[in-house]
This record gives sequence, structure tokens and C-alpha cells, in this order.
Amino acid sequence: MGKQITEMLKGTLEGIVLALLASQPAYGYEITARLREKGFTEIAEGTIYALLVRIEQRGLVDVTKVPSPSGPPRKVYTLNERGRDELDEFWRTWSFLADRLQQLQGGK
Amino acid sequence: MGKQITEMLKGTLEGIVLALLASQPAYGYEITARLREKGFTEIAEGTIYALLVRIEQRGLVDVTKVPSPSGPPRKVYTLNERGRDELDEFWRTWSFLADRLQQLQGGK
DNA sequence: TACCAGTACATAGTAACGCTAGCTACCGTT
DNA sequence: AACGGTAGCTAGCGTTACTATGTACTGGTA
Repeated sequence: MGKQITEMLKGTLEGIVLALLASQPAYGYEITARLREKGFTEIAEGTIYALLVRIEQRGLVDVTKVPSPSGPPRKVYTLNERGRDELDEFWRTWSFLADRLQQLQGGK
Repeated sequence: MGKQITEMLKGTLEGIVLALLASQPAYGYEITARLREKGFTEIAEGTIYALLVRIEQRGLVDVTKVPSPSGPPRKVYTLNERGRDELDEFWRTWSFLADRLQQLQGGK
């Protein structure tokens, strides 16, 4: 895939990560791995860490530091109330866009 | 809607405009109006003109100047071969993303 | 011991894009 | 003359993903 996916991810990647965290808390390295499993093979690690910094600063997640058996300590992110609100809003916005694009794609 | 849609439109707005042009040629002012009809009420005119400049420079459209009965001359944009290729690629990328988001939204 | 791969986090600089806020200009009506 | 609708254009800004690189902890192996 090319640059199109890079631009499309702007605005959606945050929602994707919030959705992952909604199913269960996770740390950065783990999130990157999960995304790769789900088909997002080209997302750079650095992108995820930067995004996590942002959502932490906006107060969408709670953070705890947990020792790792196989490396440096992990920063585990848990979605909080505000994060869930933001995720709801994300799904509404996404649906708005997806509905309209489906119309465009199907009907002439 | 808030800032989420602004970020989400990055990458998709171009595809949306290409899709509009695929159904029939149009000029900037007209495209803005059509978008508003389709529910994209908050897209600024300036955004569309800048986008049209970009896709013209990338050679995705052919341009002809047509006199208007009610104002300055119109720049009519017609999707060409490369534009159609780009649009196909856009739909593939969009489907990739939409499929994965649907999985995320539905299944836990 | 030295090296390396895997794990885990972080950041400075860059490119791309939509938005804000303006501007010019043509036309018909008031 | 003034105004609203039509039509196009642009400089500067904020946000975001990517590139590239660095640090550091652990365990295995040459």
C-alpha cells in the first residue's frame, strides 16, 4: 500500500487504538504487535508511541507501569471514562463517513 | 461534528472528489455544492480549490475553461485515465480500512 | 567475554493535508 | 452605487503519520 493509507489513517488510527484498549488494557509494544496481526503491517512503532503520548496528555487513558519479565518496564494504558466517550464519538464520526462513502461507491 | 472529521477527511476527501468527478465532470464551486447536498456541510470552499490544484498537478484530471452565464468562467475538471486508476486504488485502500474497522467495531 | 536478537519506550525532523481567513472578479437586482 | 450570488485563489496554521535514530533491559550463543 502507498501514501493513501498513510493519509487515511490520520484520524482513524487513534480510534483504532482506543478500540483496542476498550477490549482490554495494553502497552505500546503490544499494541503495535496486535495491529500487525490485524493486518496493519506497515504502521511504525514510533507512530504508536507518539499517539499514546497524545491520548495520555488528553486524559483519555490511565497509565500504570508494570515490570516486564523480558525487557524494560511496560507502560500499560487503560481506557477511562473520557476515553470511552471519545471512542463513542469516534464511531459516530466514522459511521457518518462510511455511510456517505458507501453511497458514493454503490450508487453512481 | 468536531475535529475528528477534519482528521478523518485527510486522505478520504480526495477520493470523494475523484468519485464525484467519475460520475460526471464538474467545477469547483459545483463540487462544493454537491458535497453539501451529500451531507458534508462543513467542508470549506478553500479546501476544495486547494485539492483541485493538487490533483491537477498530479495529472489525475483534465481541465477546460468554460464561460459562465452568471459569474466568472468555470474551470471544469474531468477525470482522466490516471485519475480513474487513482480512484480504483482509493477504493481498494478504503475497503481495506473499512473491513478492519468493521471487525474492530463488531467483534469485541 | 562479546555480540546479537528480542523486548520496550522515546523523540526530533519532515511531509501531507484540511482549515481559517482572507482576497479578486463577474453578473444581475435593488 | 451597493449588495448577494457565483466562481476562483492563496498564505499561514495545526494536526498527524512517517523516518530515523537512540536508550535500555533480558537471555542466548559464539
